Amino acid sequence: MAERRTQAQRSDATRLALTDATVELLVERGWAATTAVAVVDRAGLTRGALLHHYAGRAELIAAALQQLYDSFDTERITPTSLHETLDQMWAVIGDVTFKAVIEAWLAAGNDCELEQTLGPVISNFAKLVHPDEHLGFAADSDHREEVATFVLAARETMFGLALGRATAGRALPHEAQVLAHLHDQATRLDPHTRH
Amino acid sequence: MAERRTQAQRSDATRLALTDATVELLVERGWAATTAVAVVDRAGLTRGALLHHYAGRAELIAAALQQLYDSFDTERITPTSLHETLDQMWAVIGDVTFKAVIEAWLAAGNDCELEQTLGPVISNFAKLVHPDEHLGFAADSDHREEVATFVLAARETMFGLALGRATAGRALPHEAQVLAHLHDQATRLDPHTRH
DNA sequence: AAAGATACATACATCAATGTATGTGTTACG
DNA sequence: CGTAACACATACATTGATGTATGTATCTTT
Repeated sequence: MAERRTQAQRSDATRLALTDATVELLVERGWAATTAVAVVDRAGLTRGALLHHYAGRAELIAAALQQLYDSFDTERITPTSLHETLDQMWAVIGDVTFKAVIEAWLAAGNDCELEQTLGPVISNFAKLVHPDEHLGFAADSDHREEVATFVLAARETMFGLALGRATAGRALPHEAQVLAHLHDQATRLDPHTRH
Repeated sequence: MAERRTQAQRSDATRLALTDATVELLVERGWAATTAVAVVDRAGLTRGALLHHYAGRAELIAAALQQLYDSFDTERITPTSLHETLDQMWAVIGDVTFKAVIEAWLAAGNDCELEQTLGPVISNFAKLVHPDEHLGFAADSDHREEVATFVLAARETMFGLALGRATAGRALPHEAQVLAHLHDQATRLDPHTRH
């Protein structure tokens, strides 16, 4: 019954199972609970498999975050309005899996060695939600500076919502209200487009 | 040389040394590194002292957060303008020690047992930064709803800034810019007072 | 198809964190 | 005073996470 698979296929499947389990655990149970045994248990593998593919926990999590980043990056399109900018940002920050990034981000900030390993991936996410990446459409706006500041603040607001969601374990009731508030401001700054 | 101290004095001094060290470690090295031995090492005590006063790590951290909350709570005055509301909130959320709250908040959200112990203290902080606590002056405003939504969003923005500060280990350069943006909006909503 | 490489599992040793005594020095009180 | 209660320290056992082999199955290559 055992299908004959190529080595590359086996490796890829294993690595995917490990990184998937890692992201799931980071989201569901946080950094501390995302241990090597917990990951391989969920993935239906053993620590031998993990250590064969990754040097350790840090490298595994880095790979998991990289995979998560890739999935976000492929969905990207350049926004053509301020409302689309907000939607693009929230598509990343508001995703349930973004909690994995928050957990790793905080952990890396607390541990210099971890920062060495996770730094590159974290930087990717930082760039992904950097305001400049979402302001191409406004390059010639007559109040570009004001728009840039708004987007900067809006990102922080979304981070706050994501943090609240991470701590509560679910989306909070005022989330929609705050997002609507951001879009109201967007309308004021960019009256040409509607949400 | 040994001063003669009363039992209550000895206990209070020990408890304070433990809770202080706990908050410091949470801020400087995060949740995972805030272990029992790390705390007593910094406090110049032993695990025996810790276990004598607190049932375990969770209870210690709960006590440390409670002490932190008290220090914030005593500084409170009721705001008389929207700008003061922002300042009051930022006095809490923007404080360096607020990272300890974020760490504990996230950890409690990931662990149900921890939530049992930390829940009450966390709730205190949640109320401390709850918009309603900061809106007394606007009870009769003609656009109270709009102001309430703004304060709600502003709190989330500050959470985002605090998260960024926690992950970076220092205040970020755009922090002042975002806070100024919030005050600009406050001026628009509450033109009677100036910042 | 046999030898080698690769993918993965198992077993053992280690270390760090915590819980559980038990011991010792201090303060309180009759 | 001298004894009981309290504050704190020390020693031991346990658990869980990780690192280090080493073993076995699967694929590749010639």
